[in-house]
Formats: sequence, C-alpha cells, structure tokens
Amino acid sequence: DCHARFRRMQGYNVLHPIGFDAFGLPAENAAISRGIHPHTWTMSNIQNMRRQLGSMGAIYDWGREIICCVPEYYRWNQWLFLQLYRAGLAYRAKAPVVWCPSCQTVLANEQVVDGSCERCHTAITRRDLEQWFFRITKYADQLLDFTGLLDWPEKILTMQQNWIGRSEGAEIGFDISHHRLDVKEIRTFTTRIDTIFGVTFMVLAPEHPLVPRLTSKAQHEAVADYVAQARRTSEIERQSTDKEKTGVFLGSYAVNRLNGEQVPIFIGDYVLMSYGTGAVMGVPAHDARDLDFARKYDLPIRQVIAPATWDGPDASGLAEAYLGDGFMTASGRYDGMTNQEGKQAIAEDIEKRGWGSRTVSYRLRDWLISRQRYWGTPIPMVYCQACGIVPVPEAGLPVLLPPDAEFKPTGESPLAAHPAFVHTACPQCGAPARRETDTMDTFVDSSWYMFRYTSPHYHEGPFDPALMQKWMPVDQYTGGAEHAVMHLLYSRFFTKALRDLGLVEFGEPFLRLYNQGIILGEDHEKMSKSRGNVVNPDVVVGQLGADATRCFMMFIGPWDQGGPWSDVGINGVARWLNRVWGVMEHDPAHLDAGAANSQVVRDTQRLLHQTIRKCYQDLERFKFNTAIAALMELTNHLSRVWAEADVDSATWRECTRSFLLILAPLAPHIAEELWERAGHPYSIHQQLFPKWDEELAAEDTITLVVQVNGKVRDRIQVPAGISSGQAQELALASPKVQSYTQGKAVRQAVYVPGRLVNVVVG
RNA sequence: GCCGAAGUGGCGGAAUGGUAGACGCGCCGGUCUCAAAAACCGGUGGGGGCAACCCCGUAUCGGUUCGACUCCGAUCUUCGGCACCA
Repeated sequence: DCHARFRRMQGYNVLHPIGFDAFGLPAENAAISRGIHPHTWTMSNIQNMRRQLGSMGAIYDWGREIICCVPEYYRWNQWLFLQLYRAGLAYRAKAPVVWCPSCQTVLANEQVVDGSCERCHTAITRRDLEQWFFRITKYADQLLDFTGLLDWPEKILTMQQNWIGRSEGAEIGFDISHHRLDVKEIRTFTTRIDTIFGVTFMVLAPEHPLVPRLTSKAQHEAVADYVAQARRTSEIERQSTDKEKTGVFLGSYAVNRLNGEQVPIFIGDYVLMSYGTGAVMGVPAHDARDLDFARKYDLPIRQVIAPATWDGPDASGLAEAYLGDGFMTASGRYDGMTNQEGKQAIAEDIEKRGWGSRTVSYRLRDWLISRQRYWGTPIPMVYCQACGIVPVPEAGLPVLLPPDAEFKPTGESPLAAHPAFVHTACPQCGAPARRETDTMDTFVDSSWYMFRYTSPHYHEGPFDPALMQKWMPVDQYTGGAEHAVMHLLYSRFFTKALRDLGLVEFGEPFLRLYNQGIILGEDHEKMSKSRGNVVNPDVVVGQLGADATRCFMMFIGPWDQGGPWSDVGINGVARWLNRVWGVMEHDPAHLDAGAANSQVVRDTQRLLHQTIRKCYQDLERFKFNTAIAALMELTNHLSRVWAEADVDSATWRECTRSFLLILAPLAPHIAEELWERAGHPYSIHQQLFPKWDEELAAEDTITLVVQVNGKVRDRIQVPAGISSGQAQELALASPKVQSYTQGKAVRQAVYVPGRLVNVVVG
C-alpha cells in the first residue's frame, strides 16, 4: 500500500488491486472440523479481511476485487483449461497420490506426519490414479530464459534455474531382447556416456513398468516387498544422499551393447521414476551413489576415466568416486581419448547404430492439476462410452460446483458421490456420460488472476484485450519468496502458453518482483493460533491507530526479511507520530519574532533535502525502515530548531510541507489531517512527491577519517572539495597520526575521496 | 538430504570493500510532580584508565586486501522451498 501510494505521488496511474485466492484445502479442513460449508466459511473470512484491510487505510481498488471460488471467476479457469487442452497442453496420465487406507481418502503432503495420516495415524501408502497434467515441460527452455524480466531477485532466478534442472546427456538402450518381451531394451539417461564401459549393474525405479516382467521367480517375493516399502517412502527421503542406498536384484540381466557384457538389473529407491527414464546405468567408479550401492551389494568397480598420472587400478580400491576429467581407459577403441572427446565419439557412434541419442533431460516435471477434493474448480471434461474424453463446450460453462456435495472424506472424489453432478449427456453424441469429478489445483486460479484485474467483470472472455493492452504486464509484483519455484513458475508458464494461444501479447507476467518477508509473532515464530502468538490488527489499530500500526510494521526491519512484532516496540513509533503532530502544529509566525541563525538555516535545508532524497530512493526500493528512520532524524532536528527558534518561518514552512508529503504514503491519515490543518488544499494524496535540490543537499564539510595501517586514529573536519594531496597532507600533519608514524617510513597513503586517508607505515 | 537465504549491543535493526552499532525499543540518570504516569533532556557494545586515551568486538576457523559485517573457502546454527498448504 505504501509503495502504491508512493508511485501515485510520482505521477503514475496506479492499478492496485486485491483479491482472495479462496479455493483450497484450508477452507475444506475448517469446514470439516466446524461443520460449516466451505463457501460460508470463506465468505465470512473475506468479509472480515475486507474490513481489516480497510481499517489499515489500504487504497485497494475494491471495484476490481476478485474471489476465485465464485463461478464468475472459475468459469474462466475452465475456459482456459479447455484452451490448453485443445493446444495439447493438458493431458491425462496415471500418477500416484498419497492414500490413507483407514480414512479411505487422498492426503495432501501436508496431512502426512512421519509417514502417517495426521488424523488417524495410519501408515500411508500410494495409489495410481488417472489424473490431469499441464505440459509445463514443453516450456522448460523458455522458462530458463530470464531476459524478459527487468528486476527479479537473483536468488529466485537461481532457484527456478535449479528447479528446472536442465542437463545435457544421452539416452541409451540396454539390450533385454533375450527375455523375449515385446520391449527389447531398457532406456536410460546419463550425463556421463563417456563412462559407459564402467557400467557394472543397472538400477530401475521400483515403479518402473518393466520391473514385474524382469523379475525372476526366485526374486519375486523380495522384489514385491521392496516395491511395497518404496510406496510408503517419501521422495524427499528417497533422495537423501545420507540415507543408505538399498535395492533388490531382479534375478535378470541386461546387455551393455558397447562391450557385450551382461550386467545385473536391480531396483533401488534412490532411482526416481519421475526423472530421466526411471532407470540408471550403474557406474560405481564415477558416481558417488552408484559407488555406495556397489559396495553394499559387492558389485565390481571398474575405473574407466583416469587422470594423466594414473598407473592402473589400486589394489585397495577406489577411495571415492572419481568425478573429474581424464583419459579413457578400459573402454575399447575409445582408450586414450580425453573423456570429453570420448563423450562426443560414443554419442555419435550410438546414434549411428540406433542404440541411443543425445538428449536433454529436465528435473522439472509436468504439472499435476487434478485434486480429489470438493473445494476447487470442477475440471470441465466428460467421459462418454462411445466418444471417449469430450471437453464441455464453451457454451456449457461454467460447470458449477454443486453446493450440496458431501465434502467430507468418503473414499472417492467428493463430487463422484454426487449423482446429479456426475450423470450428464455426452456433448458430442448425447448418450449418457459421466463428468470428470476431480477439481483443479488452486495454483491454476493464481496463475492468471493478475490479468483478470484489468477487467474483473468482463463477460466475453477471461480478460478484455484492450484493457490488457493498457495495463499488462504487471510492473511491480510483491509476494513471498516461498513462491519461488511453484506459483511464480506456473504463472510464467501460463503467460507463455496464453501468448502462444494468441490471448496475450507478452511472455512474462511480472516485470519486477519484490519478495516481502513475514511479520512474526513476539516469540520470533510464525504467527499461528496454535502457538497463541497472533497479533490481532483490530486490537492494535483500535489502540494506537492505523498509521502507527502500518509504520511499525515497516519499521521492524528490512521489508524483504520481515521480523518479529513487538507490543512495546510499536510504542516508539506511536510516540514518534505524536511528536510529529506536535512539531507540525507549531505556528511558524512565532519564529519571525527572533533572529534566525544562518548556519542553522543552511543545516536545516541540507538535512531536509537529504531526507527527501533518501526517502525517495528508499521508497522506490521498499526500504521503508530506513525511510522512517530518516524522517525520525528530521523530526528530532526540527524539534531542536524550534526550541531554539533558529530558523525563519519560510524555511520552517518548507520543511513541514515537504515532511508531510513524505509522510503521506507511510502514515496517510495523520498526514492528511495535518495537511488540512496547515491550510493546504485537499488532498495530500493528490500531490506529487517533493523534489530535492542536489546543491542544497550537498555537504560543505566532511569528516575525514585518518587511519594508520587500517586503524582509525583521527577524524578531521575538512572542506568537501578537498584534493587528494591536501587530504594526505592534513592527515600526515595530524598530531595523533604522527605519534604512530614517528620514526617509521610512510610506505603508502590511500585516499578515498570524501571519506578517509589510510596511512601505511612499516 | 537437495536447492535458496540469513547470523551485528540486553532487543529490532543501520552501514556503494572505507568512521561498526544510524533510527527505535529497553535500561540508567535528570527536569517537572506531594508522588507516580506522561512528556522533555542526557547517557548506554565489552574491558582497562582520574583523564587523554588504549585494547577487544559483526556465528566459528582460515584466506584475499592498504583496509573485510561486506569478497573467497570450510564449519556450525536458524529460516524458506522440495511438486496435494498456497
């Protein structure tokens, strides 16, 4: 709010909207535990938050308010889903969900505590369901291109880059034709095709489709047990590099086509079905995880890349996996090449022989949007016996979420238990058909809502193209860093997809991004009801007012870091605002009685112009805490100057006028009131931010710090424009400095203009 | 575990590689008051010294530099994210 008000005072036409991302799990949970319908609960919360935001003096344009859980909004979720479906960007596939066998329901990760259901403490398992995905991976390379972003925190870009996780490598097939299956090979992705001669085993993900078919009779039971165990383990656990690598031999072999060797096939939970092909070639000599695995199961370790000084394998074996570059060895006709040359040569050869190809793999996975929940946007699809999957025609939108569904857990998607919702006619052939009963991930709602703000009541589409042209993309977005790799990536993907559909004309939704922090409770923990550390804005605003509340939140610390609330700390800000009131209410006519001190007038003007400059720069960069500190210093100065009656009334009027204008975005109510009482025309919030004069802000004299060998030994007042030679001369002339340089050779003197001289003696 | 951050007085924090601790809270002292509160004024990193002033000090250890809270390496701790919280 402060930033929006500041931008308006810079002369911008500011669209500062508000909305409620109102679908999702919390509403459903609260509704279940309180027996209130999610809609009722959500709307009453919204009503309360509107009131509280209003009480803080927020200038949101309420005429543009968006609420995601109303049909006027979510019908466009459905419409956009259909556009993505037609563009081939939405598809169905099997994917596991977390399942509580006791509650007979799907669980969110958040509802899993130590591998058990948070409600009934039963150990969880996983089930495969047909679900809807958005093909975000198609945009992986475009999402790695950050050139359209003007100003985003570097750390967010780094996190997105690592999350997308592009790696170049090769896919190669290991021959299993001797098993006489319809599948002739196991495809595996590797970034180290140069180590292919070091392969001594293969590991498949436990979920790999070939696992049951490659398991020997003797190993059947052990494999089944291991797969069941893996189904209970979370991916975070499975990826832990600390965890002991485990696996089970399938009792079968695959052939490394490059050397004709047979290698044993294992399953292991450190291999994930969601990355690469779900199968890895085990090269223990050159991969740390593979080495752990080989040691545990006593598999051969064969070094195939070696540093130039290497003189053959050590009898005691490899201490750790060799990850560096080197020369190819034990690699047939590739021996003697550098491994980089080997990489190219092998890749070319396997491409020629049809065994594999160079490829790029991403860590990024497609976006699973299906939720087996009630409180979300119904996915607008119909399943017909004859026609298959049929999209709901646009004229049939919105597919309304029935108000009377059973949203408590029953064992299937809540909407599946609502016959009137499920049973419909096929839009194509008119025969009886079933509706899709899953709802959408709420990240879908938040992936495009900013566009809706341009035209929140538009009926012809999700947004009015003319108004999009006028306002979008968003110039300044603020949001928490916790959104780094999901919401912020999903909305970037949506924007690019909508651009390719011809719906928007730009490829990035947010030009500038600022991460705000979180105001914590007095105990330095996140505010939560269970911790009992929640600060109620109604109470604080009621006691000390909206301006003190706003200013204190901004004064706690750097806005991007957040910080702890303090019930006593806010008194300091409240006191300051009271002093501001007192100082601004002084009658300047009183000053004309005495004689102004010209030096104090000059100092006052300088401080005023420095303060305008500092606050302007700070407010542009969300540095509210230091802007307020600067205003406090000016308040202290004006207070002193008034007591001594050292300035003339014209200077005083200039100071108070500019002060109030700077205060306006921070403490809008007090600023407006004082503005009016000073006789200025309504409203202070329609004024421009004051301008500063660099000449008036410039210092006449500076404190020259004099160091000897980097330690401060003296401070000298000198004219601001002093030359390097003069500064060094003055520094060396200082008696304090001389007591340190006495009898020693001055080897060097470093002058930092306007700051210090460092005399180096030795 | 992996990815990304952060660590400065009693507390919140300030400091383009150049005066560490701005501003505020708290505390101590004073003015006013019968007294208290409020308000106002002054002091306040630690240690030493009558004082001038000196030494130490930005999580820990090491490095780069004339000079490091700031840059580099390692370690510890805390926080955000890890794909169904949003």
